[in-house]
Parts: sequence; C-alpha cells; structure tokens
Amino acid sequence: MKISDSIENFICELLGPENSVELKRNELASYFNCVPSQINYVIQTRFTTERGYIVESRRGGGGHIKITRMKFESNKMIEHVIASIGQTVDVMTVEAILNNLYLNGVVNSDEAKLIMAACSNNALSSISDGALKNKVRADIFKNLLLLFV
Amino acid sequence: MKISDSIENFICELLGPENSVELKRNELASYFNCVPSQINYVIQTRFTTERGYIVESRRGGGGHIKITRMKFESNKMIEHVIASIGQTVDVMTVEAILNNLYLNGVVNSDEAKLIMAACSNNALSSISDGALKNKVRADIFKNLLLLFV
DNA sequence: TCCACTCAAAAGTCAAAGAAAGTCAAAGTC
DNA sequence: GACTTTGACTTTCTTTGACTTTTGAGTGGA
Repeated sequence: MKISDSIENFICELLGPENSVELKRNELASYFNCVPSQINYVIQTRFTTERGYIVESRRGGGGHIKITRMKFESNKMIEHVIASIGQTVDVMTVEAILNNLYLNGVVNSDEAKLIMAACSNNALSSISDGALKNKVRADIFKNLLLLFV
Repeated sequence: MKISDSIENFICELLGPENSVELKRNELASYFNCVPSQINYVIQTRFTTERGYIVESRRGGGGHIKITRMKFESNKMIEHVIASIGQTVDVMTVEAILNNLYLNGVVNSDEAKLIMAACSNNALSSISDGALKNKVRADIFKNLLLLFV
C-alpha cells in the first residue's frame, strides 16, 4: 500500500467539487506519518501541469501549498491557439480567441484588454496595406500569447 | 496566523475608496498585538512602489505614517509620456520608458513584459520598412499606455 | 518675547530567531 | 530499472526585539 497514493487520494477528496485546496505541508505529513518532502513528491508526480493542476505555495510563517484544478491545460490551449493562427488574422478573430481564453481562465480581463489594444486596427492604423496589417497583427498576437505559455 | 496579511488587509480597508490613510505605527501595532517594527515589515513588503503605493512618514511627537495609492500621479505621468512620444519610436526608447514607468509603479513587471513584447522587433518583423516599423511601434505603444490612464 | 536646550514620543533599522516549504540524492521496494 | 520513501540541508518569508534617529513640545534664561 503506497503512501503516495493515499496522499493523492486524500488531496483529491479535499478538492472534491471545489477546484482548489490549500494545505499545510507539515500537517499533512504528520497526518500521514511521513516526511514532509513526501508531500512534494506526491505533488510533483501527481498534481502536474500535465494533468491539469496548478500548484502555488508560500514559505515562511503561515506558509501553505495551494492546489488548483484547471478545467483544461492552459499551456496546451495556448499552443493550440498559436498553431491555429495562420500567417494573418483579423480583429474579429482575435476578439473571439481572446474571449475564449478569458472564459477558460487563461488570461484575465486586464490582460485580454492589453492584447486586444495591441492588435487593434487603431494601433495598426499606420499600415495601409490591409494584408500586411493582418500579418503584423498575427505576429503581435502570437508574440503576446507566447508570454502565457 | 499570518499577522502580516491581516495588517495588510486592515490597511487596505482603511484606504477604502479614499486613496490615502494616515496611521500611527504604535497604535496599529498594539491593536494587532505585535511589535511596531512589524508594521514596517508589512509596509516594506506590501505597500511598495511596485504595487503603486507611496509611503511617507514623520517621527517624533505626533508622528505618523501616511500611505497613498498612486493613481492620479500615474495618470499624469502616462499622459505626459504619451505626449512625449512622437510619431515614431525605437525599441531602446520603449525599453527606457517602460523601465521608468515600472520604477514609478505605473506598470508592474508582467505588464511591462507584455507591452515590450507587443513593441518588439520580433512582433513587427513582417514590416520591412524601418520607418514604418517605428511608426507602428509608436502607435501600439501609445494604444497600450492609454489603457493605464 | 524669543532663542536654545532638553526630553520624551514617535518612527526607522537591522539582525537574529522562528516557521514554513523546496531540493536533491541516497536508500529501499517491487 | 522504475518508482517510492527518507532525511539532511537550503531557501524564503515572518516575527521579534534591541538599538538608533528624528521631531515637536515644553522649559528656562537673556
């Protein structure tokens, strides 16, 4: 009977219908009678980005480990979006993609606004050639999305 | 646990819709049953320029600590920057301006990165005409800065 | 009155102690 | 051989307290 699996299950139960838990590494370790670093092992092997989890933590007094279940895997989503954008893109498409990313929690509303502004016709008004404009827009959009990978 | 966070919240609530509070270090400390220097710690780690706060203080009888949320200043600063950017701008200048805005707490490091990425040569690589490139860069930069006014 | 001096009441500084969590590699299991 | 368990050591963040600096208010003498 593997302790790691028990700990994994325990954390999954804590997560339950919620999509986020905050734990104390040391408490959890002593609850399972194991060394604290075992918790790290479990997290590193089970609650990975690959499997759709985000782990945040803080050290020091009152520190904690927070595990959040993503509805999807944001890296993959962005990579997919970037791949799906061709050489050019128009404003409507950027808007639609951003909205989708926003709804999925990949970007927040401030970030979406920034990206939208950078890709807007307004920002690109100096480029009179429509084809070039959409090409530049695609470049900018991809460059910005890359920051979120 | 985590007195520092409680103090931070408390001060934030005091700030409320106003953008400035004046506190007494010792009063606050005794209210939270902590040593006075803890207040300094909270201020140094939470109410930083990076996060858009200005802290002033005075010692001696009737001394106090005044915390101000920047907003007005930053508006002015951005307007000034936008006005000072001409029709065209190069990467170095964008970098310098962003750094300055960052140091003044107008943008945080993530925002600066986003803006930098949007204005980078990489993002504008489709534009072969150097003059046009700098013109588009200026437009994008201004459009993004406008979001912070 | 007015200046100079003193003093207590603030706030500031800094480093040590404490409280988590992270890392990494050796040892153990299957 | 791959996965798991363990533990010594590291890093980060917080709390605490002793000591320092600044400043306004009161006080006394010219």
